[in-house]
Amino acid sequence: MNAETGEALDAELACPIAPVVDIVFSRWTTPILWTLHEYGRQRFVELQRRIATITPKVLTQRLRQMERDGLVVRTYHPEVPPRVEYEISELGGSLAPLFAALTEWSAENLEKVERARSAYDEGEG
Amino acid sequence: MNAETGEALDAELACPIAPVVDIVFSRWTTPILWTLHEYGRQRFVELQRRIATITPKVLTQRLRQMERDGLVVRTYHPEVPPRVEYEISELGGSLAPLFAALTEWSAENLEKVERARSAYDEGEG
DNA sequence: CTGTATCCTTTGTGATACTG
DNA sequence: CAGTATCACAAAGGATACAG
Repeated sequence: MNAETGEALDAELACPIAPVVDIVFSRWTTPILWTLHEYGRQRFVELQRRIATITPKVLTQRLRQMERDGLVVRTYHPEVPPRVEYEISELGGSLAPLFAALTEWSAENLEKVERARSAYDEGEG
Repeated sequence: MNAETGEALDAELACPIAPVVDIVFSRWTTPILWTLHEYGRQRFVELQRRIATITPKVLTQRLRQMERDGLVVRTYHPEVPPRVEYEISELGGSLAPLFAALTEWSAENLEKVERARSAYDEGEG
């Protein structure tokens, strides 16, 4: 947010859910949350394997952000070699109904979007 | 999606709602949908004024994408000067319960995120 | 294993000016 | 009014290599 320009404020005025969208639907956050939800508490390398196209750099960045936002919990085990586990926090878990609603909307309407696109593109050509 | 690398496929496997997130929660789409929902059918310049920080270029880009996805309807009135009106489609309107759920989650949990951030940043300093 | 560091490319976005 | 065209820039993301 910028106090000079008030950009974030403007975005919030135009759309009250803008802050939540920033937190929950940033790129890579939903795949990470989903994977943690599907497979439970797991290590860094497991996440990396399951989200095949993510790089360690980006995975670290997103996990840090989500940890800071209180959505995931990071547990460091000081062993050799080091072991780190990630899991969904209670706050993160409270998003489950939301994700379920998104899944349902997707099941009912994703195909309509596809058809709309085809129709639109046909009108173009 | 890239057939060679299968990147989109990977993202979908890791997270079934990835396609919906792309469609609905791209940048600027929620403010635009929200404004259309709040003020109803309106002209290009009205949208531009209500979402103060958006530029005409970006507004056009987003509106075109949402029109192609079937979320909004564009009506062109061939007058002088030209008049164009945008409104939410039936498909776009079907997102309303989702947005309501997001609003509710925000009301209940946004503050928790703020507190988690403060706690995290304190531990850093 | 769990990341960091570096470099590089791409994408998104903004500023500005202009057209029918 | 409703955009389009062009330039420019910053940030996000990917590739790769390396460290504790």
